[in-house]
Amino acid sequence: MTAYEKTCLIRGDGGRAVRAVLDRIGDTWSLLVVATLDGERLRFSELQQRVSGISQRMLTRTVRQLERDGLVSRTSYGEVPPRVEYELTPLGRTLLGPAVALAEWAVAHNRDVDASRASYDER
Amino acid sequence: MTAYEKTCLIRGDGGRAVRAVLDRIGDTWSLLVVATLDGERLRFSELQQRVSGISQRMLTRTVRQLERDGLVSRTSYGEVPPRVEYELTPLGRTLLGPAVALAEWAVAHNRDVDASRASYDER
DNA sequence: CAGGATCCGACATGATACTG
DNA sequence: CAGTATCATGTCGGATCCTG
Repeated sequence: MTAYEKTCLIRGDGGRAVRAVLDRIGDTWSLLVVATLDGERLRFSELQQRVSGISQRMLTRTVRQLERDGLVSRTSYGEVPPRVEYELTPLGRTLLGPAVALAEWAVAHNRDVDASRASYDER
Repeated sequence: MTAYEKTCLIRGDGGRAVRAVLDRIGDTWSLLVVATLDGERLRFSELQQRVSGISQRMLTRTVRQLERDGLVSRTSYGEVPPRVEYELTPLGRTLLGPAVALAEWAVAHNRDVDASRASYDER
């Protein structure tokens, strides 16, 4: 792929496509929730336990948005006490590829970035 | 790659690696600026023209952070009027791979997401 | 158990005006 | 030209309390 093709792909339509995707999964929790649901069907409380540090409010908001975007499906059983389970949709699973690519970049290069920051901040 | 390996990669260390990356490029402009600099060395004003809609202030902040993170290099020629050029560093270029993967996902699936949103919002 | 409602502080972004 | 300074606004995320 040429540089021109890449830049067109990312910047296409004024960058609207990429911005749309980042608006969806660029927040603090969405990608972590999606990754956590990979291959598993989890209840709300289980999800909260596995995504360490997420508040109840943010988990609620995150799964709502993921559900709205069609990446996660929500199943509520009409029981008392309530039981609600979440899982990835087929569409949600397709996101794992790019997400893994990003994660691989992170683990491969975060040290370089941190080093660069440190040397920049010295000045 | 198994689901377990993926989830570990993304969620590893409490998701710190992915969060770090998203903190850097998950904002509105960083990824667009990086993509715009792909294969080109541009002056501040050229960059602002090509990244449509970015304000002067946000471009300044964005390139500063990208420079600090070692993804972009800044060259200031001591002239009057000032001339400053930006280009990707080798590290910055490595980000283009994951970025393209994300962009491809976006153009491939944004319609599905929009459709899901529309049907969700009907209710 | 799975949330909804409310309040709050921090930060991201933008508009505008100014400067070396 | 390439910024900096200041002000305003909106959103993100957390803490806390309440409920069917």
